Amino acid sequence: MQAYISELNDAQRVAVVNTEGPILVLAGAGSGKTKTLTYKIAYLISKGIDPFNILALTFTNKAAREMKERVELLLGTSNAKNVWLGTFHATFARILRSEAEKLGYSRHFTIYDTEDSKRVIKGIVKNLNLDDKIYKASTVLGRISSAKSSLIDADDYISNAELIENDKIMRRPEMGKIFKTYSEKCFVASAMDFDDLLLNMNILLRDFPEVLNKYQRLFKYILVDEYQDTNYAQYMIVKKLAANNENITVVGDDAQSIYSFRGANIENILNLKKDYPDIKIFKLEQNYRSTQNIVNAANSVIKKNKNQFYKEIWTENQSGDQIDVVASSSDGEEARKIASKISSLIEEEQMVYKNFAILYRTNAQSRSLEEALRAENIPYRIYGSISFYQRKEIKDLIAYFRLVLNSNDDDALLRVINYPARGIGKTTLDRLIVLADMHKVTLWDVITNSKNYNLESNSGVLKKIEDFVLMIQSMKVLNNTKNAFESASQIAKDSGILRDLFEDKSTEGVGRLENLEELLNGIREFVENKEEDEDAQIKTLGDYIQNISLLTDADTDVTNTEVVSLMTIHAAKGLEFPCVFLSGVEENLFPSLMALNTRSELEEERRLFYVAITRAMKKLFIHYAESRFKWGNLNFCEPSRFIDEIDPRYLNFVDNFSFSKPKTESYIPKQEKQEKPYKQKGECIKKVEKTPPPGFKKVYKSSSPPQTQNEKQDFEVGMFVMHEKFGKGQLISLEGSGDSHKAIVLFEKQGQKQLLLKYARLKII
DNA sequence: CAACCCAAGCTTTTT
DNA sequence: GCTTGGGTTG
Repeated sequence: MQAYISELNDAQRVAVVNTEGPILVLAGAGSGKTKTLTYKIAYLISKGIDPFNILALTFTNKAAREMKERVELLLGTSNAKNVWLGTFHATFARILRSEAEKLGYSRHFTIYDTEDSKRVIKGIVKNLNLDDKIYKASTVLGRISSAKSSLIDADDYISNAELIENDKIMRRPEMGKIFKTYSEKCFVASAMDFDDLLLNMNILLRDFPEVLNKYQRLFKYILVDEYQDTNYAQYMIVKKLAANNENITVVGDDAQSIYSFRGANIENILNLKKDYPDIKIFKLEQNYRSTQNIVNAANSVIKKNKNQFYKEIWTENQSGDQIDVVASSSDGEEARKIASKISSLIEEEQMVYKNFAILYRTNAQSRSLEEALRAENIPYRIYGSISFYQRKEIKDLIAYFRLVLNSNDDDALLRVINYPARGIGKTTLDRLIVLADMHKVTLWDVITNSKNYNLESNSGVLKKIEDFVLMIQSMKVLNNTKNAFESASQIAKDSGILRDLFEDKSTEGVGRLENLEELLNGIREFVENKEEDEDAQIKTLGDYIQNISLLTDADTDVTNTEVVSLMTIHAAKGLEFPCVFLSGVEENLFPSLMALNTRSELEEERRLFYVAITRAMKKLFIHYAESRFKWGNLNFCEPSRFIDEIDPRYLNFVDNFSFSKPKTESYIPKQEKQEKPYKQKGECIKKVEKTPPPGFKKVYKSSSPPQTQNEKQDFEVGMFVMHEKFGKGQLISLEGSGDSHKAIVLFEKQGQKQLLLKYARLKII
């Protein structure tokens, strides 16, 4: 043990060996935050603390898994397994399952993910005859979610004059009613959404003192990672659990707080001082990850934020290369530049694919990057976006599992009652929903007692419903005796999903079938692994399903695969890569257009930028493009203010345009070149004033004549032209002028197309 | 009731 | 650009 304690620096070591009492570790990016936490867990165990008495909470599954692995590595496997180490949601789901009856839920309660919740809300809005444009599912869920994150349940909500008033002002007077109905529906269905896991955990600890007492005694030592990302509900749970022993270590970095949009509250760090007046605070300021250039650049950016704790991150690493700031004319070109840079770095500097990450602000940006990587034959993997478990076919099969385990799960029932198609259509479903609503029961209640509820449908439909009920019931019987894999494959077969997908011979259909097979394989593995465990008893479908909603892509991935990583910056938090590309560092994209309203929103974007920079160990490339497709339309962009905020000492502006010399230069007066795009795209006008360093401005303006400005070329009817996508064609006619200057072209392969010259990039041949 | 077609909306970030 | 959902047709 002592041997690895010596691997820690002074600040880290003090934080580790101070096991008793409250401790706050303010840890800068790359300062060994996770290392400190994992060593502390290992240290506690080596001192004889029972792993069962240690609770370690993380924010993501990825972090939880990584910590578990590292603790195991330090101690040798067996001991670490029993530490209560997991995400907030997964850990509390586990506790809630064992205490479920106290709150009136089934032990097999379903966990709704965001999509499930939205479906339920949509149904409610429709049922209440409300306008789904005003009551958009995402808006409503957002409102409900932030209420619950502040421990305001539906009843609190409807009796809170201020909230109701606010909804009236926002022209959403029925919000409270939807909230209430949603809560009732979830409860009757024995389902909890993500926020319920935290809310109900709070209720459990609030209303059942003996339960609170039990867990207070159990968790003698509590450790929390990424504390700056906790919301009020999470903060309260931790506070209650720690109240007795006060052996709590929280690690966080206010500069990396990027989830306030989800209710995360930096104030929780401040509150700690109030809750534990004698809390010990340690700062980890030495960065072990990045070069001096990168660390200094990051410091120079974060300094612009007003709201922060003072920290000065420094490093003993070498100064390293400057950060390249690279301009491109379009998103496509940007992607190609990144791809070819990766290829050349691999060739020239003996780097490997997994050294690279491409980070972006929004998932939608991955498309052009993917295309370029494929063209360059670079293997890559996209993290996040649609996780495996969120694909339709997977969710369909899982909905059958859910229904078998918890037949009150209306959402699951609606999802599968007519998939695959079995002749139970919309009319019938509407009737069922009305009946269930009227009697305040679940759909399952209605279809299993259709006579009692006077379900009036023709006998054919009734027979079909009966068949469906019989099928589910036989699946339930099956599930009582078989293991998860046997049940799952039987359900996949009996439900008809396998047949349905098998008959779909399209590429997507085959892919879907493969996904299902992958899911079944995963379940088989789950069963087989569980059998090796000491508690070789159950391994049922119920065991498998219980946390499925909490899983994301990160959990299915294979570590250390030889590929380039693509992900959002949010998803990259906590990770590091030798070489990082930031894509789309443009105004209105990063910072996001949605985050320009208040100072605090902008500061959060800046912290996000800080997180992005500090992911890089050796090399960092900041890319921006002058035009980018958004919703299928070309938009003009300008470099992000964040680039200006980096001390230019650490930057190297790259002017490496690969496209042809600006032959249009002589045609277009400078003035027009600049103004044109901004005037017609209302989006860019909003821009806040800023003054880029002189050299900078020059680089990106003079070097990149927008390719798209080809209306000044002398097109004539009859000419042969070349189009990037459609190939060769002949100009049939020209009409309009200026922005609406259109050409009709007959392409050799694609036939006749109408194109806006402004965007079409036609070349005369 | 199912299959097909078209329009609308979407893109901030995640457990 | 793509997906989703609604509407229409068979």
